[in-house]
Amino acid sequence: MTEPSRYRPDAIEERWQQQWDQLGLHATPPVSAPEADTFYALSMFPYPSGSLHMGHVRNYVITDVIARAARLKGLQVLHPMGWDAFGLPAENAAIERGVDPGEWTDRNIAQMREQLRRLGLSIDWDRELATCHSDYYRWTQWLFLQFLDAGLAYRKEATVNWDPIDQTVLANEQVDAEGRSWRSGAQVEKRRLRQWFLKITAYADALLDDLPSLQGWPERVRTMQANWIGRSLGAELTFPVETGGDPPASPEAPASAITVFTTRPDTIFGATYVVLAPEHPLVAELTSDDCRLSVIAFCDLVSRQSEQERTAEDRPKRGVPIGATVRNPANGESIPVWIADYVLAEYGTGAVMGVPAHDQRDFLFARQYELPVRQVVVPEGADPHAYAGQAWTEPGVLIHSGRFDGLASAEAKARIIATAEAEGWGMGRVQYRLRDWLISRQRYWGCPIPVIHCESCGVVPVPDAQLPVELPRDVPLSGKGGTPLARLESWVNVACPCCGAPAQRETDTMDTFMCSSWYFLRYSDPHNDRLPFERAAVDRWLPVDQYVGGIEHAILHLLYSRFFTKVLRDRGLLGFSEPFARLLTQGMVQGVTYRNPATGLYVAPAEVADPSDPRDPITGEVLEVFYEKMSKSKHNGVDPALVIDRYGADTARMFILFKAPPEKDLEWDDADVEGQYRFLQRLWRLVEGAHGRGLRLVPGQASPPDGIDPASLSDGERDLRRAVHTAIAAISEDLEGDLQLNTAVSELMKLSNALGTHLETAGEPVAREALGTLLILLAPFAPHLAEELWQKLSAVEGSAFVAGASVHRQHWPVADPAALARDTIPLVIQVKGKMRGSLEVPADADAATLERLALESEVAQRWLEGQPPRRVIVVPGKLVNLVP
RNA sequence: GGGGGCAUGGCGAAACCGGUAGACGCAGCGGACUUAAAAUCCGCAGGCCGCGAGGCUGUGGGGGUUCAAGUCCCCCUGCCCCCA
Repeated sequence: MTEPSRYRPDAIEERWQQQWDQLGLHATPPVSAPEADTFYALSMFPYPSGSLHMGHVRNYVITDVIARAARLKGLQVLHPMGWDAFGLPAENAAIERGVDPGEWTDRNIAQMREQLRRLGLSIDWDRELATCHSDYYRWTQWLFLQFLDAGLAYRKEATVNWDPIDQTVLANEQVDAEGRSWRSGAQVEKRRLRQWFLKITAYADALLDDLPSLQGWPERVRTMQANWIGRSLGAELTFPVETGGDPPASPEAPASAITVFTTRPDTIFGATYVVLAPEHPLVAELTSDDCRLSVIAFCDLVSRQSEQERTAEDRPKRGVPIGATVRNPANGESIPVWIADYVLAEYGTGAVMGVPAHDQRDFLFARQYELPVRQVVVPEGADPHAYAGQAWTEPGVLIHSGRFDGLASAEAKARIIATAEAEGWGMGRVQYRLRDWLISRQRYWGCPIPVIHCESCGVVPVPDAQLPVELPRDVPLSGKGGTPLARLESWVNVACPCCGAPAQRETDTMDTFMCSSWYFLRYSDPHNDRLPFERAAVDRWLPVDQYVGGIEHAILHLLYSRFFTKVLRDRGLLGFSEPFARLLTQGMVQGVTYRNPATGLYVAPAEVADPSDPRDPITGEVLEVFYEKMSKSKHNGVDPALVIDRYGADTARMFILFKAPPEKDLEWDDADVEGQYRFLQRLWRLVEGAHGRGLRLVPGQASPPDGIDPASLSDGERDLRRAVHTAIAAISEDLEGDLQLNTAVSELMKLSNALGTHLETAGEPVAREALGTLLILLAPFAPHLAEELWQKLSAVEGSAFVAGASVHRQHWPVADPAALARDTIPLVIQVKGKMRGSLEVPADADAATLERLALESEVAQRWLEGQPPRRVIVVPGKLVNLVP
């Protein structure tokens, strides 16, 4: 007798990883099948920081289960991985430690690739890409030139967000509500700079209108995008200038009319002043001599404020009059022109009409400067004379509005716009909150923008043949003083591709979100050196069938990628409108966190002696305990490598999948990991036992019940088969529907429990079906253990391991309804809706029989006390409810 | 302020279309094995009352619809997210 072997993940996981690699088990199949039979499973690619964290693990394990299950179901699967490899950390490492950003990044990639491999992910590493390698960014540049050619990339001077820490500009999406940088957290400043933009606003309608078609996306992500795009219908209204300027605006200078944008044209009769943004070009022209000094001082003050400070509703509004008046085109009234901090040059027309009675900010402004407040909209049915003491910003009924009196706001809007259009003082206009996407970055470690500035030819695209514009190496980096590339004269100075005259390269690099806006397309054809991708390849694999990643990209990356897809569709480069058919936004991985409430300091779990009574190791004070996203500063991180060392990748995978549904936050708990490890050990022993009794699987015959005669099965065997087919049905549904991977794992546990009870007494055909099915169902979740146990039971002595013998090349089983059937079922007996007992009844009994059986039951006798029930509700197969 | 989401045992969670609330697991308790412990195996387990059979109660709080509500409707409270 030999000792029974123990489950030792360290002894099996690496071995299988190597075998799978050698057999090319995860290679993307050459596309020969009909499109319906392909499946593209994609995780959001990581930034190669050098260390894998649990959030990554969760992301990639979820995608891997989906990819592996798809293969078992016979689909041709693309499951790639790559690196979002440009960005500031590499450049900062270079500045701080003098290392080359490229080398630093490549080293990190190598490290993280190794960490990823240990998870047993079924990734086709042949398609790996890194956005910082020139064979990739060459095509990022090529695509930029497509945008340029389409008129969708342009350069303009604009007030932009400047991050003083990272020393670069940022796009609007990359600045949060507090006016802080998404990356550095610094308060951004406003600067006027000449920058490159992509005209995403040209696709605002398309991006909005296609949202409802994304039925496989979480509702809230679609809502967030819709809000971000922020389409509103309003009007541009023209207020002719009457007086102002020096010399005063006169018939000889008819340029002077102020066009405002408003979403409330129905309130135009309540406009008692007009406000320009301090940056508005007409300010200089219209300011009178008396006002000039105060206007200049005010503009200077405003230029130092953030957008947040300027527009927050709860901050005081400030402004000054500029000494001009305009005529309200609706009622001919003469009203003053002001400039104020709360009006932004970039939004609308940079000018608004002040309607204090119906806009909160106008109201605050008017009260501060004693400007008149005139009510022109009242709530329906309200007393028009009741003055609320604040702005009424809801729709209502018009008053004091001439011939529009009595109209409801919605109707009045349309009529006033029509009148303005007829009389030539305005027009309806759709306005978006979405701004054009600022893509210039004044940093080194990014994709160079492939244009050349020539004095005579202007902006000249770098010709295709000269791509890529390689990022020069050995550039001195300081993090200060603007674009590092600008100081590299040998690189900057080139001949103009058009006229040959001396010219200069563009020295800004691209926002890294440019690189990540099309990587999912490149995976379809990653080695193409003629094009970013062949249309046939991209149309075959995309849209991505299942995309998995964090909610933090709900707007940024997902919006940009949708934009790219639509532009490339319009350029004929691909044939679909949306890149991601289904999206799963996974929850955070949280670690147990200890904090001393007195000091506010975080304490590492390792320093807490007794977790049931957590105390500060130094002061002895009682600590707060809670779960929060893992991070270094909170000392609550768990290193995936250590978990794999101790328990193996399969345990880590199973734990992460089981502990919470994929979209929900997951609380890391060592005791639960331990429990998961025990489950895998039980499976090991289960198979050991069966193996010891001589049970063997015949590959390809595990699921169809060869040799099983349903009529001659014992009760135990029938119970076991029912458990097997219940698990098949439940897990298949969990994988196809809402991806409830946590309940899929619990179904595996139930099946394993049933095997524990019945396997030893079951006959060989049933035992073989049960065990074989369990291992195939397990394969996507715990791929190494499933393979090891499968081979133990099916491998032929002395023959080499071939792909077809792998558990991962078997067929996903199909539930047999006959195996699920049962002779009797428990019938619940309710009295007045409350459960009072149950009764074993024939499964095929009809409603009348069920009613009779229920009424005859002891429970009914006791509760009805001889009275016939007033009403009987029968739910066949479930219950009978007796209502006395 | 506007929009959206969530709230279920000691804990993580489950519950199809309104039909036995708490599957599965963690922690806990009892037992077997052991000199002992670990591991393993078997069992118990929402709360309250009862020796027991059993009863009452229970899905954040209040109300409603229904034979029947965790699930549908209205109001309230708390937490989270997005936009201001």
